[in-house]
Amino acid sequence: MVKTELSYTEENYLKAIFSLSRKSDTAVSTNHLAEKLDTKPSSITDMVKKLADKKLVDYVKYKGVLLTKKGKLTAISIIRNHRLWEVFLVDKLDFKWDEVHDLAEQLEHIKSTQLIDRLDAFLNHPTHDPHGDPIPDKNGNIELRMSEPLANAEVGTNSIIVGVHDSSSDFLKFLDTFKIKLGSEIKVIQKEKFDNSMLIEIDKSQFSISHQVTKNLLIKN
Amino acid sequence: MVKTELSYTEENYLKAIFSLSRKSDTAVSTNHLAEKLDTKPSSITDMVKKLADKKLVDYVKYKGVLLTKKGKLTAISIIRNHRLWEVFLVDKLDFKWDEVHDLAEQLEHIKSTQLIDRLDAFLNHPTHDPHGDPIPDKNGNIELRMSEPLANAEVGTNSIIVGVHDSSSDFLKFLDTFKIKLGSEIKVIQKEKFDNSMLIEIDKSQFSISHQVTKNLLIKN
DNA sequence: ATAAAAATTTAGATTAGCCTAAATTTTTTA
DNA sequence: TAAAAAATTTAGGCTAATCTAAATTTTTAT
Ligand SMILES: [Mn+2]
Ligand SMILES: [Mn+2]
Ligand SMILES: [Mn+2]
Ligand SMILES: [Mn+2]
Repeated sequence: MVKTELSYTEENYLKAIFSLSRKSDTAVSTNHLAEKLDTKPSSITDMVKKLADKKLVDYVKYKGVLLTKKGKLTAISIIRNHRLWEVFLVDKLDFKWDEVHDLAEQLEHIKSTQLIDRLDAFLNHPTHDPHGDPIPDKNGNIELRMSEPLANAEVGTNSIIVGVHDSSSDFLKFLDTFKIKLGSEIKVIQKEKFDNSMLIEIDKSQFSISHQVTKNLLIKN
Repeated sequence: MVKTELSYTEENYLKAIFSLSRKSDTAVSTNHLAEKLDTKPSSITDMVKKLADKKLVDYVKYKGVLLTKKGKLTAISIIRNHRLWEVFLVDKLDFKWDEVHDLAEQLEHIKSTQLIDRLDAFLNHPTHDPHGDPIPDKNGNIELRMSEPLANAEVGTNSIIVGVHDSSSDFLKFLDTFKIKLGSEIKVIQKEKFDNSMLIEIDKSQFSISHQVTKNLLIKN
């Protein structure tokens, strides 16, 4: 049995590969990863070789990288940690939803499955994090989200806000000022052809939001 | 303003220096630190020079090392983190008191004063950790413990168990099996000359404990 | 007060993770 | 389909934190 503990850096690489391969469903390119991880492509090449040695990724020179089953499970487990800690920070320590991501980036790397299981129980087995992202279960199963961007909704539709695509602090604070939050019922009153902005109604008040916003708000129903 | 963020390693060195200088109140020796941190003396020399450059310790070649005011405050703040996390793990996540130290070793390095302040509030500003050690306040003040080893107590004395000197898992589990816990009232019935063992009474039951144990149990009153 | 022993520091390597610059491969474009 | 452009890898270095072995200083014991 080889020592199996990963460094924070290795874990962050796995998460990045997971997230990028999710979107495109093809091998992840070196440049793409370099941008995501804010490093240089040559650094990516080095690390990806190391991860391949550890059987966490399949790597073909010049062709990109994909997670193995083992690598995928590891990535998902870190995402589980991340999202559970975010729930803890918001539900128990009263942080705002725009304040927790960076802290969770640190906390996700704490090594102890017992800790995470107990945290999960303490939080009453939450299914979604404060931004509406699904929390994987301890076996690595993730709900595949049935949500879609508000931008796709037709005029007249009534739906529930279930998540955000962009969880930058700026966007989240913007939503706060307009009292737009997860669980709110939202109705599309009108769509503007020329700029794709929408007139919407939430809690009986109507206002207009830009395409930028409607693309990043996820709804269900 | 220089970048001030310390590595986990640097933080652990500061904690170790703090802990060793506490006991002896003199400059801490290289060998002593090497033993405490489970590294080689030459590694200590290297790191101590770096900490001196950062004004965290005063270091005189061949003479040992002492924390500066800045280094001391940093060490105390990490100890505060450590002990608050231990309280969280025991009080909220139902860990046993012998299970939390290693996890707290990881959690103590999470960087965010806001997180610690909120954790402190969430836990209702605890004054002591699960092993009876005082939790420093956010300004770096630590209660100086008025406790003493049970070994010093006279026959006939009634006192309260307030802490442990040794918080190894083995010792803590031993105490559990004898239902010896913080807050228990303990009476010294008899002291044996030849091996310094004690006959004591807790919760109306009497039993004998070795000198090894009485040295590591801290009492007050 | 020396010599021997112990403690400490210095010198020179190693590993992880990163970088720049140069070389190589793949993709695009004309 | 052959340049040209873009992407990727390789080569060679750097820093943090560690190590071993050798040199130096301090302490202890004769
Ligand atoms: Mn997040
Ligand atoms: Mn991370
Ligand atoms: Mn502890
Ligand atoms: Mn630590």
